[in-house]
Amino acid sequence: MARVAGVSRSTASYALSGKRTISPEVRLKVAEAVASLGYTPNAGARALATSQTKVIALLAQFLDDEFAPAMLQYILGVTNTARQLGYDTLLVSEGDGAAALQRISSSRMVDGFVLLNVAQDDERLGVLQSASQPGALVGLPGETGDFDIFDLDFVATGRLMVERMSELGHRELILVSQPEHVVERGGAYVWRLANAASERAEELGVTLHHYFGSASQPEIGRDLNAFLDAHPDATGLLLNNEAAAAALPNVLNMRGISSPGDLSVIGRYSDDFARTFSLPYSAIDSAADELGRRAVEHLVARIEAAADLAVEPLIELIPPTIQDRGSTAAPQPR
Amino acid sequence: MARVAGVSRSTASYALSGKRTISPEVRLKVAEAVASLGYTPNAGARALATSQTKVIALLAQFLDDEFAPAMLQYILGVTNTARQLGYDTLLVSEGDGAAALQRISSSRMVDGFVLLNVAQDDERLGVLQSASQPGALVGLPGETGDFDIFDLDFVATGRLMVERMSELGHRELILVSQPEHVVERGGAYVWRLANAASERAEELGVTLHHYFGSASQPEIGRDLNAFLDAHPDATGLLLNNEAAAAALPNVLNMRGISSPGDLSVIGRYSDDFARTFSLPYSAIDSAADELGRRAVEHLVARIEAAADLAVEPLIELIPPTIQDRGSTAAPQPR
DNA sequence: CTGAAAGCGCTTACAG
DNA sequence: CTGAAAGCGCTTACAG
Repeated sequence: MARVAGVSRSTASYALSGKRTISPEVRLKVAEAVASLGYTPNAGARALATSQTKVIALLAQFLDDEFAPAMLQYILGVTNTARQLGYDTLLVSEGDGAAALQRISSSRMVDGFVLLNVAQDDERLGVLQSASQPGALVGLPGETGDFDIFDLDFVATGRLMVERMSELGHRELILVSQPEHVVERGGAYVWRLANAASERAEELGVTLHHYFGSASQPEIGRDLNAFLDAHPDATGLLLNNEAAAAALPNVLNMRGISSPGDLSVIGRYSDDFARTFSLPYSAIDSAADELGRRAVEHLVARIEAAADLAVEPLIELIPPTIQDRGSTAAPQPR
Repeated sequence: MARVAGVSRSTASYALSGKRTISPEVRLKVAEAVASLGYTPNAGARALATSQTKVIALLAQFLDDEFAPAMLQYILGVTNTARQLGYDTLLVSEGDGAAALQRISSSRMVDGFVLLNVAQDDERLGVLQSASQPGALVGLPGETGDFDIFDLDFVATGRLMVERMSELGHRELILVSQPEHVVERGGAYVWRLANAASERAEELGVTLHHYFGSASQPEIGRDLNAFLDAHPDATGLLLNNEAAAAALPNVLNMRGISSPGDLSVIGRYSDDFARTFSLPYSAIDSAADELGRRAVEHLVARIEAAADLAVEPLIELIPPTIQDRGSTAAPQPR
């Protein structure tokens, strides 16, 4: 390219980067050469020379009972934001996330990592700690270390669900969580929400029955019926379980009851999920795309920060907000 | 690393690649040094020296009315297969796919491309044609050129749906396709299926009513009711529209009819989709993960093929198979 | 069986 | 304002 433009390789490089002043004529000649050749710098060579790849890795974990569309929201939040900031995204879906992180880090394929679905005791964190590239976590682990962490505030979410029901006059609630094995494999958010809800209920003098529900149909439909049968006086239903939310319309239909007349409902799932299933329930948005976006923004800031001004570790728990779809009301007098 | 092992850089490199015979002692020393340092070759340097990145790009298109879970199936099929073959995957979700393809190709970030959701007249194909890396298409375009193409055989799918119904004795069918604007933006598979179904119906003396349905709830529910109202004598329903399949259980419920007793149903959607929505209808699997897998396998074969033995362009249309879920039967005498 | 050297295509101090 | 040169970390003919 430099030859075509009739200048030296260094001048051409500077003309492209703008890192030193270039005479108008040279600038024009370089621009013409670039245009005529369709020239783009070789990414590998640039990476080698600058130690910057302009790529980030997205470490996704595809768990069998995870709800796929939610995953896609995260992925899109990450790739789109990364691209806006000048980065491409390497999508890593290997089962062994720790090994993949090690491999990609030490081969210096990327400038940073976004870890999705971080568990209570996530084996990837040890590897990330000793990696030479920074990382941002989506999901709050037990040990926060010096990591940048982004998650929905599940404690505030549990409290908010109960408070909203209590304000409306409900005194007996049912909370349906994800299956217990989600907790076992490190999904601590399930407990964080459930514990916060229980505590807040106690403070407010509200009875709260907590259950783990199945993660798929038709089991979760049977579960919901069983829970409702067990507590005929409960007037409010809280759902921290996407399959339960998807199954509920049919269950209510079958039982011949309606929301919010007979039962007030608050869920916790993404707006996108609600749209896909046409769910008519008020819900706290899980904010997947926003979490993905914030994680990338902060990761890139850290990547590009001058080494001398250290960026403080950041834990950002997004406050819950209820998207009102009209599924809550005061309990009906019986 | 070579210094730690006490050998030359070239010997170390050969010891790792195995491209020439190495004495056992040296091999051991190198292995030890690699292990102790956690050494992995620098990807950028290797790419520069070999002109191979061991990365493929996945060009996804996220269309607003596309069903997200299907997308994820493709993505997983691609990333998992690529990894098995020794490649990482760059996920590209930019709106302007042609520009992204141009940028990534000319910067030589990847060894090849997988294009998802290829449309009838896809603007990315011109760029791919003149790219220096090979590509594999998922989705059959109008001009096949010299590309490697993978898709479900939608012509055979349309014929099979009609044949199955005809064999059972149905004489009047309704086909609900994706919305018309899907066709307009290049989703030719909609027409390929519909035309093949119509032709086959004519051959077999079966009446087929073809409609475009909405892509989301609750509109598609209203659409289905309207179609069923318009043709009270139709005994079979063919669905090439995922939203319609998801909405159908409720629609049938409301109308007080059941499948296959009152209405035989055959859909076209992925097994994963069926599981997510607990759909009880027999359907032709759209085989997203298999298409992703086949595309990557062939792409890698082409990447790694010696330049002298040219690989023939391949168009692979996967034959449809009906996953029987018991939603078809002989029509009831009225 | 092993080593010294060239080269991949960039960027960036170093000179002028 | 511009050019000649070194160097990023590998791989691979070329010698021995």
